[in-house]
Amino acid sequence: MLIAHDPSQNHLLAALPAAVTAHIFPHLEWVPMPLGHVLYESGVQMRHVYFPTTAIVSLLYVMEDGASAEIAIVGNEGIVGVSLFMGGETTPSRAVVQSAGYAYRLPRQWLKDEFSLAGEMQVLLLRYTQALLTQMAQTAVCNRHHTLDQQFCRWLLMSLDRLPGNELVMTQELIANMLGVRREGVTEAAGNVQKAGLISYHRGHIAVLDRAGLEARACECYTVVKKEFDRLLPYPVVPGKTSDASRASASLSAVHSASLPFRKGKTA
Amino acid sequence: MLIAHDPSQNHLLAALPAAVTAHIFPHLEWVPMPLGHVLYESGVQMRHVYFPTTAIVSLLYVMEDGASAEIAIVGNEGIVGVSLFMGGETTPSRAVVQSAGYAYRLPRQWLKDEFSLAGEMQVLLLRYTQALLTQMAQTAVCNRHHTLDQQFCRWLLMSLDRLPGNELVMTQELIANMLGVRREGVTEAAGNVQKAGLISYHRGHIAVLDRAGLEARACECYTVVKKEFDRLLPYPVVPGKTSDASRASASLSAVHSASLPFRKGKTA
DNA sequence: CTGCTTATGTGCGGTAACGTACATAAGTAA
DNA sequence: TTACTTATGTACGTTACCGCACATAAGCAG
Repeated sequence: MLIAHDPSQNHLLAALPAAVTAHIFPHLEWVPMPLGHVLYESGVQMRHVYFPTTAIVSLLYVMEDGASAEIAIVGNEGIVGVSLFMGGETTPSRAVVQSAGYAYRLPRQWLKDEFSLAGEMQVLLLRYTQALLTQMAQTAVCNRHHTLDQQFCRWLLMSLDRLPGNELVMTQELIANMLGVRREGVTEAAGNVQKAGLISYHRGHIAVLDRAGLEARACECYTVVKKEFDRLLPYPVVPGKTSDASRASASLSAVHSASLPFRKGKTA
Repeated sequence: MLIAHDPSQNHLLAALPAAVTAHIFPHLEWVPMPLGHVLYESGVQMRHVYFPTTAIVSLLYVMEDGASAEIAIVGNEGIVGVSLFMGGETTPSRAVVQSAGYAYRLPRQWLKDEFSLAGEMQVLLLRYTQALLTQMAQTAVCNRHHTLDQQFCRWLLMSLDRLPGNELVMTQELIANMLGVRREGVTEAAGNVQKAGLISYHRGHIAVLDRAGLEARACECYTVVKKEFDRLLPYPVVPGKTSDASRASASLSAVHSASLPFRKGKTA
């Protein structure tokens, strides 16, 4: 039954050595993640951490006036609930299922115990957390400087990377909530991208037709985060998946060395 | 000589138990941090981590076209160089001294060794990193939704919290670089805030006249991050410092429980 | 004081996204 | 088919910020 579920569909779980999986896997529970399901609420402690396999989870912050913005995306490359092992127990954000699917969940205490052994699990989780830091930082930058069109493309690519196929079930309304913009803005962006022949859009179903085109249209933020994830969490390339930039994961070191201390090149 | 430098001016160092300080303090080096000094560059590994005492450091991302945006601020409450113990060794951002002062620095390996003992040091550093996560997340949200006026106030307050007095040496040009906006935009925001009588501004010197007024004018982001820092890293209140919200650090749990899953209250 | 550099103030046209108000179309249930 | 809900498209005035081009003013060096 190769089509069945398997913890190693999650990259973090897959990267664990046998010694650790022996402790952990027996306590994993395979759970469905329906669209819109809230895994944790701002300031509320979770009972489990989640390792998504086919689901995608959005971490988002909801403001006092109800406006929201996505902070990060977590899919099969990661874990939902880093605050449990980081020591804070809670965070001021919310985790919502953005794309329905499945995840493995592990009771809080099992995770914390395994983490405190300071072994492979700790190393992996910390490296993932650093990747998450990068993603959040880049989201901040992107929100500051890039157009909705660019952000829309970035968001599509990030979601696509966490899904099996090249299709994505998502209404414009939901995308708008994630990006923290008007629904009409997403309509326009999606229209532009469709006109350019990069996607085909029909009532909540987006099919990506030209992945390279999307990457060209997205801002640098996508690539920066992607490379950093690949660098921090090298994962055996999945055969059937167009994993593009995954191979060039080695040295990113020189990427941004040329630029000046501050904002405008002209300043100097 | 109470005016001399002392590692415990940094809150993280101050919070370490005697057993740890015995290992660490002998290897701390007190260093000046001149304005504009770059502590690390995107993708380049640091030789030391820095514990600021009187200096303030900005973590910022510089884009391909030279535009920049601040991702987080680190002052005497924290440490510069979390990627060293998180396992990635580098990050795609840059650390620049935003306000001149001093810091203690510790060679990379000493930090890593102490971290790997999985003791108090590890706990503290991880909690600080979670606070940093929150700050980055909130920066992303703020960049998305709030006006320049609000962000300017938030930024002032965050800097002020990391400085001894109520004055701050900083040109509008530099603030603009941090916030990732035009210098003229900062001029306008600063003008507004000054007209409102909250600050007094003269050629690179900002004196805060009405702190409460600034907080009222800033967006919620400031308070959210501040409370989360206080929650994660409780610090004995420094006597001579107006530490406002510091006391109410206990339960933030209920802050954002009322709101709806997504962006607009009206949606439901 | 003079001249120079640096910091700040101001004005103006351009634009991306906003808020609002509808119009249409694609599914869904009767 | 019809009625209804949900998703998407379109239009229009408004706003915040941008890019640019200057005008002042404050401090510093001679």
